[in-house]
Amino acid sequence: MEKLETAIAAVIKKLFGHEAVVLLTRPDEQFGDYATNIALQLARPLGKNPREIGETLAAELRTSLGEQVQDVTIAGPGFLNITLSDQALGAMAGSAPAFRPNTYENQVVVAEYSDPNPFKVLHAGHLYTSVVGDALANLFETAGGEVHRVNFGGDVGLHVAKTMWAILAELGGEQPEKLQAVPPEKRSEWMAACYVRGTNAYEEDPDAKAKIVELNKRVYQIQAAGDHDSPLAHIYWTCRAWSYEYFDAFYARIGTKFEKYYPESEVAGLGLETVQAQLKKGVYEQSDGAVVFNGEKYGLHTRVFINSEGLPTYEAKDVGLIMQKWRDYHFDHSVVITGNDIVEYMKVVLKSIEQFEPELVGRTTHLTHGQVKLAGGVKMSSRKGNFLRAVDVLDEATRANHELTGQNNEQTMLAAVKYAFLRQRMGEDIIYDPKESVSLEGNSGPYLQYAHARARSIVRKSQQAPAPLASLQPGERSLARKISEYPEVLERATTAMLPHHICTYLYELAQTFNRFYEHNRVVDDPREAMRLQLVTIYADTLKAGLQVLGIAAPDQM
RNA sequence: GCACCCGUAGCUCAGCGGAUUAGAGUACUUGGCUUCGAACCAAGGGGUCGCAGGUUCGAAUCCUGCCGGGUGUACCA
Repeated sequence: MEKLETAIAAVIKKLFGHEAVVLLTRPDEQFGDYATNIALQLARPLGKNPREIGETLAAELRTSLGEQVQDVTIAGPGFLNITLSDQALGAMAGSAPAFRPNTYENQVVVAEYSDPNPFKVLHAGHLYTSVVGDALANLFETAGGEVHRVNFGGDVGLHVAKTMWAILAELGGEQPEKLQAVPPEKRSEWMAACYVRGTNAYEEDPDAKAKIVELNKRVYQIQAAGDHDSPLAHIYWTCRAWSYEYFDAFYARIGTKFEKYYPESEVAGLGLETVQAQLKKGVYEQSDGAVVFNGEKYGLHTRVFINSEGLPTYEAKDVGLIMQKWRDYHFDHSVVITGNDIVEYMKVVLKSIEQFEPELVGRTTHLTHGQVKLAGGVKMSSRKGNFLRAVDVLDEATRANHELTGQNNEQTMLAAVKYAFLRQRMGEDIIYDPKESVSLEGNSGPYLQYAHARARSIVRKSQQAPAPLASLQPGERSLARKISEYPEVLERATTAMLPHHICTYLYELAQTFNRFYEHNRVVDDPREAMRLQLVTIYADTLKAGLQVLGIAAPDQM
């Protein structure tokens, strides 16, 4: 495609002596394989009728592009529609499945996503952000990047103290040995229940609130002193470990894996140090007893990094996290994937770091997605009881899958859930309707898996050796044409960091195949060998695309 | 108040490097399995692209204003 674009630009230069940037698009199939409105754009600078320019250009292109082009036509006000020769199209389609962009070749990329807090439950939002983050990390990896997946979470703080308070109440005091009474498979549930109990107590019971505040300080001390021996420390470390086990199990189930967790406790110190050091250099300033960054100077808002008690706020911890990642990886790109509720917050944090580590910030991208909301715009709230856990979404999809097929296919269930989240453009809120959001038919993950399994089934049945694509019939040509678009789509999704482009494309690809399937026999057809090749590269392309999305493409389902 | 994001079929969403007749899915109404997997395919109805201006030969797409919704906005995370 780029070759064609430069070839056309060269022809324009030769014919009209004008430097032009030619952009080819993929028009409706009826118009051709590529289209450009360059003649329309040239009309003004050249002072000519666009159709006239188009005619001249088309005539020249027909001869100069030679064998690879079958036809160049003019339509409407002056669109140039280009149809490739079957050979050229076939060659493009053949190389499509193995295509990899080189955007991140030889580059170190750190992808941080998911970011759940220990001592709490994973909710639907974590599922969404994990799925999207994983797909983005795959995208960087596919484009040649050396990708490091990392995860950040608060293993200290008020939420921990709330849970710890309830844990102590459950255990009847600081008695770590009683933790053994909690069966391993119930641990995460038990802790989640403790968090709810602690949160309620914090709000309703002043006495409990005081104890939780006290407990919060003690947990900080355990961390600061490296205490692993006291009964309370024993309970804390054990339950903290349970949380990470629970996270790991969940990530394993949805098929993503982190090479490193950055617990808040491990970066808070560096954050505090950094902010204090930069306070002396005037990046941060004192204000009402707190240390703040005056974002107003940069059109942002002011935020507190160290509160008046001298404790680091989330801002300082984020400084620590960002600095620690920088030390650990010295990355070419750092991508942080979070919800869009913290965009302004992150701008302030990054702007402050930019004052002393401009290179780091220049290599950092904060990507945001929307929130997962319940149908009808209902906000999720644990207290109102309309809270959706990550497993609830998975369970619901499992149920729907079972209802439709009578089977419990984990791969299909995950395909449904992941695709439902990925197919939407990142950035806007996701409306989750427990009843029908995760669809298994139509534009859905299972549709793609089915369209893949069907193709593999054909390939299994054929005895012939595949033959190269040539002199294509309409149905064959449509499929080859669609396959040939894959590299462009992957490239676009990578540079824009928008995985949904792949979803849109794969659905169209599968749809094109299903139409082909409806009207064209493969096995025992005179054109079997060539069609076999077509079906194979189609299935390979679909599989490659699904792989980038983190969706399995089983040969049978 | 200010800042950022968003308003496209009943519902959920693509399209927004401006352009050839606004597209899917779902739901609804129909038709198609003695032939490679019907989680499929085909047909139909359904849209003043929030509103009003502007730029342009041409705007869902770019600019401005307004209306509506969301989020953020100093010691929470």
